[in-house]
Amino acid sequence: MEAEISETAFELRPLYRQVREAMVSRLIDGRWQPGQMLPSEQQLAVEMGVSQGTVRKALDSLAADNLVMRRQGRGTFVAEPEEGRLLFKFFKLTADDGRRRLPDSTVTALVKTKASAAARAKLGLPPRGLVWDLRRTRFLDGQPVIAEEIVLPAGRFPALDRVETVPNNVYALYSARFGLTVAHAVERLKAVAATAADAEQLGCPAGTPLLLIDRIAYGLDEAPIEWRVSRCLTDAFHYGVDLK
Amino acid sequence: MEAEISETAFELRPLYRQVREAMVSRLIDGRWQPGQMLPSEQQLAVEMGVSQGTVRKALDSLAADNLVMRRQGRGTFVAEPEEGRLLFKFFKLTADDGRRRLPDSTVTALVKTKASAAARAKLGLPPRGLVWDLRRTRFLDGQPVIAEEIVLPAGRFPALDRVETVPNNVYALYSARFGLTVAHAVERLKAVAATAADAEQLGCPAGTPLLLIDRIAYGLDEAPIEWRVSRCLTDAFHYGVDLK
DNA sequence: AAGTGGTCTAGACCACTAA
DNA sequence: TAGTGGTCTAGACCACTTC
Repeated sequence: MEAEISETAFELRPLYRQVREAMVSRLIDGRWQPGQMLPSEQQLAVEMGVSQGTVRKALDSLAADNLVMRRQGRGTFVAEPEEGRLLFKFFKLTADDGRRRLPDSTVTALVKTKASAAARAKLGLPPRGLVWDLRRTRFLDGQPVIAEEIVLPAGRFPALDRVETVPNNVYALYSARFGLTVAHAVERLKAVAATAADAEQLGCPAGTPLLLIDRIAYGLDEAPIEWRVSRCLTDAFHYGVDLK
Repeated sequence: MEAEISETAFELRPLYRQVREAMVSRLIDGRWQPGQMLPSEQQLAVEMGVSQGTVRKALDSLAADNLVMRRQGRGTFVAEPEEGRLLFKFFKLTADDGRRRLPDSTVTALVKTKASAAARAKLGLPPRGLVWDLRRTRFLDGQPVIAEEIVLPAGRFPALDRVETVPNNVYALYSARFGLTVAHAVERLKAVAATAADAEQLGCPAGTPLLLIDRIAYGLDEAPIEWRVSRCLTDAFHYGVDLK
C-alpha cells in the first residue's frame, strides 16, 4: 500500500518528478478521467508514501502545464479540453479588435491514405503507415479565413470516419472518443502566397499573402498525435504571442 | 534592519509576492546589476525578516521569468541580456534546417521625431511625445531577410544618437547604456505583401508575402520600452512557437 | 572544508467552498 | 462545520562548486 513510488532503492530523478510521472501515467491510462476530482493532497501523500509537500510540488507542476486545475476549497480536477480557459491554448488567432472566438468549421474531405514521406517524418510513422487526412474550411463572421489540413496517425484513431459529425473543437473529440489528450504543440509560421486552390477555398485572389501555421501536437506520452497545416487570411486577424 | 517587508500590518498579497516585488524594485533601481551575484537565500531571509522558504519561492518565481539565474553550488545571479541562453528569448526566427543565429544588422536611419498617433498608443505617450525612429536591415548568410523599424520613447533613451554604433543586440544596449531591462514582450503576427519600399530593401519582388511581426516590449516596471515592426522573408526561415 | 542552491519532511495556520 | 488547497515556517540532508 505504501511503496507506490520508491520501489527500487536507487532513483536518479527527484521524488516529486517521480510522483508527477506516476500521476501522468494515471492520466494516460485513463484511471484519472477529464473532469474527475483527484484525491486530496493528504490522501495522495499517504498512498504514494511521500510527504504532502512533495505531492504538492508534483501537482503544482501539472497545474503549470494545464493538465490539472486546482481550486482552493474545492479540490484538484483533471483538465477538460472543452473548458473555456483552455479553448485558446492552441488557437492563437485573435481579431484585431481583441475579440477572441473559435471559427466555425466545414469539413470538405476525410479519407484514409498511405502517409506521405513528410507525414511519416512529422508523425514518426513507419513506411507504409496509414493516416487520416481531414480537410476543412474555417469561418469567422461567415467569411472563410482558414484552409486547414489535419493528418492523424490512423492507428490511434480507429473508425474516425464513423464519427457522425466532426466537431469544431477536434481536441475535445480526440479526448472523448479516443482517450488522447493533446498536452503541447510546436508551431512553425511562415508567410506564403495563396495558391489557386487556396484562392478558391478562401475566396481571395491567388497570390494573396497567407499566414501558414505548421503544427505538430503531442500527447501526454510525448508521441505526436496530429500534424496540422493551416493557411490563414490575416486581414482582420493576427496571431498573438506572449514572450516571457 | 528586520522589517524590510512587513512594515504595515495588513497586506493583501502573499508574503512571497511582496518579497518578489521588493526584489524586482532592486533590479529596477539598479541596486542589483546584471551579472551580479545576489546574497544567499539565508542572508536575504534574515534581511527581509521572512523564512528561507519564502525567499526561495520568490527567487524561483524570478528565475521562471528569466530575471535571475540560479546555479546549484554557485549562487543566484541577475540575468544578462548578452547571455547565450537568453539571446533567443525575443528572437523566434529559426532557419528551416534548425540552425539558430542572430542576423547581422545595418542601420539605415536614426532620427528623433514627434510620435505618430499609432506610436503614442503603442508606447502610452502623451500628445506631442517624442520618439526615436530607428530603421535597419538585417541579414542572414549575407542575404537581407528582415526590414525593421524600432520606435523608442525619447525620454527614456537620452542622447541615443550619440551612441557610436548601434549593436546588433539592441536589448544589451538598452540595459548597459540606459539601465532598461526588457522583461517581456507581446507580438502580433500577420502575413502581408511586400511594398515597393520593402521590395527594394529586401531585394524581392513587390507583392512577395512577408511575415509581419509587431512587437511591444515591456520593462521590469511593466511600462512599454519599445515598439518594433519587422517584415521578414520566410523562404528559408520560420517563426517557431512552443504551445505548452 | 565551507558555502551555495535543491530536495524532502512535518506541522501550523489561513482562505475558500460546500453542506 | 468539515474538507480542500494556499501560505509560511523550521530544520535536516543532499548535490554541486570553489578554495
